Amino acid sequence: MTSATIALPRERYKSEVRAQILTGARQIFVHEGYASFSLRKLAAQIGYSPAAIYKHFKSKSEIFDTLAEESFAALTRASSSVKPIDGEDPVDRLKRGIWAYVNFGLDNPDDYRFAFLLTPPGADKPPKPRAAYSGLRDRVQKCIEAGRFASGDPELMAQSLWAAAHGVTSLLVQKPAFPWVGKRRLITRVIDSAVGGLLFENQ
Amino acid sequence: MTSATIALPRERYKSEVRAQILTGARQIFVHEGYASFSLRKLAAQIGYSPAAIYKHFKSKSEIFDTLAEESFAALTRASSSVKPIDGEDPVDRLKRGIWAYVNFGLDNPDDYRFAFLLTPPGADKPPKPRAAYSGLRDRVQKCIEAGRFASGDPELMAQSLWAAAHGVTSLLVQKPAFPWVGKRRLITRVIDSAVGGLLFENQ
DNA sequence: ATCAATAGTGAACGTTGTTCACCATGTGAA
DNA sequence: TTCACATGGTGAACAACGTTCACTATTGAT
Repeated sequence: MTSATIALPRERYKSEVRAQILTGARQIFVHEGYASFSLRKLAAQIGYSPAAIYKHFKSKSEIFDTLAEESFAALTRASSSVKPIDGEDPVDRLKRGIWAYVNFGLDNPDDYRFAFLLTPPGADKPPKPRAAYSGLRDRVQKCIEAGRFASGDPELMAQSLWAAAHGVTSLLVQKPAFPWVGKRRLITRVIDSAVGGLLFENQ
Repeated sequence: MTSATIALPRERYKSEVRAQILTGARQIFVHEGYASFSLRKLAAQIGYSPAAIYKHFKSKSEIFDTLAEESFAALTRASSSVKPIDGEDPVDRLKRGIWAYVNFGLDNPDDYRFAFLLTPPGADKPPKPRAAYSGLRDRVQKCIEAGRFASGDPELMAQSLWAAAHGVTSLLVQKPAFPWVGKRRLITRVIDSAVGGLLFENQ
């Protein structure tokens, strides 16, 4: 143990190194890109030998999966943390949540890629339960209760909204060079359609 | 040249080896997964030395990009090749095209991943011009002309439809283990909303 | 018959993820 | 205090990777 810090309880020390590894990894991903990430670079950056990392993670892809989970969590947090305005139309509130989701993706493309676009082995990752987008479903429920949405399966509605939001976001993140018609216009159009299709008036 | 074939014109021979490489690569990707693909495995499979491949492609990622383009082309072909039924409502025709797109993605998940989900370096790939989804835009145009869609920018409409279609498809392809509410129902919901939002009646 | 082009080769390079035997320290029991 | 143990650290090694190199052998035009 080469650490100069004194008397740091073992357990706490370990979790700090773990955190170092994760933040170091994220840094490399962000400014060097996914392709040029390597365990050895990571080890160098945080000042340990490559082998040391294996005392904290059992493989490169475990680091990777951890980052993906964190990113996924950050994403859903971003969208579910939009504060309700008093007396706000539940549909508007729902839309603002979706906007927050999309904006988070555009502002943090690396996180978005982590969360969705990179599933290194063909493995079916543990399907994070519906808790993942429970906020979305709750807000959909509110719209139904307020009579703004036609009655029906809120689960289905929430998933369809998620699909639409994910669609724009991932296209914009993944193909930034494409001649998009204008980000804001496009996002607005997609969200309006996806939400509009659930409105009571449109049966 | 170890080939036993006789008198195959040079040029033609070369393009055949090139094809061998590509189909070999696809095979490995499909039944061994992206992660475990390697040039050496590919070389072994097609019976050449690893170095030989470099006479046909200048790098691994060039092979990769070629496959991605092929997949992208196959995808757009699948969606634009739905035959029009005589006297069919242009909106129905549009929907069938989108369905074909989504179905192609679900039936050929590897192609879909190639086309969208894997951009190995951070490079902005050459943005295939709007020709990519020109079929989609044309059909949108038809809906406008028929007075079924509100007048507006067909480019915007086409892109919003693409975003929605891509959203469902990529989620279903990428997270098959997630407790989806039912593929057909979900796809129907997404397409109906995305198209419905463009209808004249819904302004 | 000759000769330039070029599809093929094997060997080597540097780098990767991962494992191994080993070392050094902090912790808990004696 | 002493001792054993668990454990976070190390460097060296492994096999496999993408890529390059000097080279060979065949093709096809002159």
